[in-house]
Amino acid sequence: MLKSIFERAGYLQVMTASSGEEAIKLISGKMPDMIITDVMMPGMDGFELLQEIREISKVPVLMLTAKGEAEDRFAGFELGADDYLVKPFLPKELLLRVEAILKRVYPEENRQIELEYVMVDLDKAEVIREGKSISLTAKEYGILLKLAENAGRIVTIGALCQNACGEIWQGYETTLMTHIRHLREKIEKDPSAPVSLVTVKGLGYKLIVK
Amino acid sequence: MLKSIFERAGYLQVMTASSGEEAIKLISGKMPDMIITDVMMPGMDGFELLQEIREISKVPVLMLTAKGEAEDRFAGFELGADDYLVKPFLPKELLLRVEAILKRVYPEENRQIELEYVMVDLDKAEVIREGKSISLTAKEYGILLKLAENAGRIVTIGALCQNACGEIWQGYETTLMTHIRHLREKIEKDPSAPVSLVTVKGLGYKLIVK
DNA sequence: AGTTCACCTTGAGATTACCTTGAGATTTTC
DNA sequence: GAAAATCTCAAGGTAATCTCAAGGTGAACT
Repeated sequence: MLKSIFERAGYLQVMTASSGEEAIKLISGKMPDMIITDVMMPGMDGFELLQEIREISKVPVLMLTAKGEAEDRFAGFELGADDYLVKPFLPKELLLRVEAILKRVYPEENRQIELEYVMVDLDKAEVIREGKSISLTAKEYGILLKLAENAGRIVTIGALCQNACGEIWQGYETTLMTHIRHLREKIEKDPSAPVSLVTVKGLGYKLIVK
Repeated sequence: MLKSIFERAGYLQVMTASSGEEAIKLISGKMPDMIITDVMMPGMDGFELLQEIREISKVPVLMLTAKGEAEDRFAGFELGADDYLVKPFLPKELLLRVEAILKRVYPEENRQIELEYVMVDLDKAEVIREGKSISLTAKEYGILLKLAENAGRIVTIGALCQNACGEIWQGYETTLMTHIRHLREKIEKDPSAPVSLVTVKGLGYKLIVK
């Protein structure tokens, strides 16, 4: 039923699972932008599912509770649910809440960052340099995004690797370095003397924005 | 009533307004971190207030609606409310929702420490001294972090060494000393007469914060 | 005053973390 | 299925950082 509500509302990629275990399997393949789950389910219940999800991701989760499970709301919020909805509900209400959450979690304003020598457009994944646009590759984009989210702050090499290649990142450091190099060639005037993407020896990297 | 709920929950700065007009006046002085408003109010109602707020700020807004105003929720979300809550509600429910919103909107604060002569920014691993920033090296950062975590308390030389070089730290004391020296050169006015990173003879060191 | 002890100060060599480049592997695109 | 783009990884190089030792200082105690 949920699938049909969302597809009619224009959401293009809706996946469904008929149990918590199935859901885990599904999202370990590809993490969706948002998850909606019932609390009462056969086998693994909604809270257990939420807990497992939170161990691997911060993806927003909306929980559906039956009437009279008021206390459950607290349990859900405390485990890190983003919202809950009491059944029965109007389709429109669900859609509005989902929209609100998506807008909150993935703000789509054109995220532009001004660096010393270039502008970075995170939505288009490109660098504007002297009027010309240079596109970023997937890995470069991922790394730059992570740095931009923590603009000014130090981001550890571990965090960047994890962001680029997943949980097991030991041994990836050397590759990360070359991505950093390529990024610098795109955003710095002199890539060997960086002023925007600065290295903090022994700690990590940081992005200096104007 | 809301004010007392929040103050008892540990929120230190709670402002109240008895009408929409008063609220506008209040926030144009100092924008709060979050706003909670009723929908039904004499004079300007909650939606009008929300609209005016959105013209000047993206501050998160939680709306309180009376039962039976189900349709109002939609209006609120569409205008950019961050959440709503149906009256009557439990104080705990309100607190959980507010906490959820605040955590979403203000993910983390900057860990800054004010010392006698300088500010220390732990996220950037740098010292701000007379407007200029001096960066810390990895070891210096590690030591200062440990001291900052125990600000005001004595930290033994053993604890600091362990933090810097691992379990087997015997014989490292002399090296620690030079790191301390370098730190003092960055954070003290006169490194030879320290007032922020003080040595406690025979016991260890301690960081005096303002 | 002299001795001791704990900590300070400085410089120079050793180390390590990071840089740079190129070339092969992999993925994407047409 | 071939070409192009992108990713990965290794080898050699460099400079900032770390380490350590030698000499110094001042307080406490005899």
